[in-house]
Amino acid sequence: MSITENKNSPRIRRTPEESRANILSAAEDLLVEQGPQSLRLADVAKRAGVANATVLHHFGSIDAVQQALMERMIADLVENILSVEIPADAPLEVRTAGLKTLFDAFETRGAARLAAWLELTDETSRLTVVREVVQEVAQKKMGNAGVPADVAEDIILLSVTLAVGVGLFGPTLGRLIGKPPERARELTLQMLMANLERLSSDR
Amino acid sequence: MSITENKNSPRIRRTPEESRANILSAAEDLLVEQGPQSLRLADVAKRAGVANATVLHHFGSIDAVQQALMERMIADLVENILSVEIPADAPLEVRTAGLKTLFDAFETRGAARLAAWLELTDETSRLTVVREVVQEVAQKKMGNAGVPADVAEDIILLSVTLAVGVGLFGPTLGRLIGKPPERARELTLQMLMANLERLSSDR
DNA sequence: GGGGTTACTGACAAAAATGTCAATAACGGA
DNA sequence: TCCGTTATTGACATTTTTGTCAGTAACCCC
Repeated sequence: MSITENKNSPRIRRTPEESRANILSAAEDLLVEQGPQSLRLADVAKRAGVANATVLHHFGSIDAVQQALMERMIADLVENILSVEIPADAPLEVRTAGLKTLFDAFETRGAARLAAWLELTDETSRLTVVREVVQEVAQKKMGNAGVPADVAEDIILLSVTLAVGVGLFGPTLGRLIGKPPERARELTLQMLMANLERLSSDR
Repeated sequence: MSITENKNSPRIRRTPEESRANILSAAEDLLVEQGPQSLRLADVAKRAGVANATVLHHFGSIDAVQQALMERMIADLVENILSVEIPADAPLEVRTAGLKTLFDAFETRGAARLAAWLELTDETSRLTVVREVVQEVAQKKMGNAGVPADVAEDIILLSVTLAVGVGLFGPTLGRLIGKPPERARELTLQMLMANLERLSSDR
C-alpha cells in the first residue's frame, strides 16, 4: 500500500539534514498536489514515511514545517532563476531563454502555487530576497545586453507577474474554454517577446 | 469592541436569505483579509456577529459555507463582467473599458484571490459557468466589434490569465522591488492594449 | 563488542475545530 | 392578545489535529 515502507521494516536512521529534506519534500508534494490545507501533521508524516513525532522532533511544530517549506521553495526558485547563464550577445535569444526558464519554473515547478500560497497566507514578508535577486538580474544579466536598470526592473516585474498568472491559472482557464492548456502561455510569451523590443529601447 | 453588537442586546432575527448573506459577507471579508485558512466556523460566526450554531443552522457545515461563498463570488464576478455595456463603435475604447473593468474586478474585488483559492483547493470544477460567459462575451460584445470568435476567445483567455497574475501578485511584487504597487497593472494594460490591434487583425 | 549519542517511535495527553440538541425568543398571522 | 413557526443560542458532545514523553534502536567511536 505505501510506496515506500511497510511496517516492521527496520528503522531508517537519517542524518538530521536528510530527514528534514525528506519531510519537506513530502510536504512540497502535498502542497502541489492537494493545496496548503493538506499540510497537516499526520498527512505530511505519512507521506514522508515517518511517525508524527519524527516531524515534530525535527521541526518543533507543523507551522515551522510550513515556514521551512516556504523558505526552501523560495531558495530553490531563486537558484533556478539565477542558474540561467546568458551570453552577452544575441539580445533577443537572450531574453527568450530567460523567459522560458521563468515561465517553466512558475508553471511546472510549483512556483506559481508558492506565490499564491504566500499571498493568501500573508507571508510575503519572506520574499525580501526577491529584491536583491531582481536587482542582480537587472544589472548583471540584462545590463550586459545594454538595458537600463530601471527598464530592466520593469521588464522583470512584468514578466514575473504574468508568469504567476499563467502558471497558476492558465492551464485551468484554457481547459475551461476548450483550448489547450498551454495556450495561455503561448499567447503570453508571444506578446511579451513582441514587446521587449519596444520596452527595451527606452520608450 | 465588536463593530456590530455587544452581548445582552436583543436577538436579531433575519430572514434566512438575509442571514445567509450576512454570514457569507463575513466569510468573504475574512477570505480577502486573512486568507482561506481563516474560514473557520468560530471565526466566521464571530465576524458575522452570530453564534456558531447559527452558521450551522443555515449551511449545515463549514464546508458548505465555503462552497456557497465560492459560488456567490463567482456569480458576483460574472455579473460584474457582464454588466459592462459596450457600444458597437470605437473599437479601441471598447476594449479598453472592458479591460479596465476586468483588471479592477481581479485586483480590488478579490477575484484574483478567489481564483487562487479555487486553484489551490482543486475546486475549479465550479467554474463551468465561465465557459458560457466567455463565449457570450466573445460573440455578443466582441463579435459586434468585428472580431472573429476564436480570436476573441484567445484575447479573453489572455486577458483573464494576466488579470489573475496582476491582481494576485502585482502589488506585492511591485512593492518588493521598490516600485509603486500599481506599476505591474500599468505595464500589463499598456502591453495588452498595444497588442490588441495585432491580435484582432487575424495575425 | 561495548557504550554513548540521538534519530525514531507508539501511546498518550492537550488543544482546537466541528457539530448536536434542547431551550429561548422574535415575528407574523389568527 | 395569543399562538405557531422557526431563527437563534449556550451548553455540551464528538471529531480532528497537534503536541508530549519515555522508551527503543540505529550509528559512530573507542
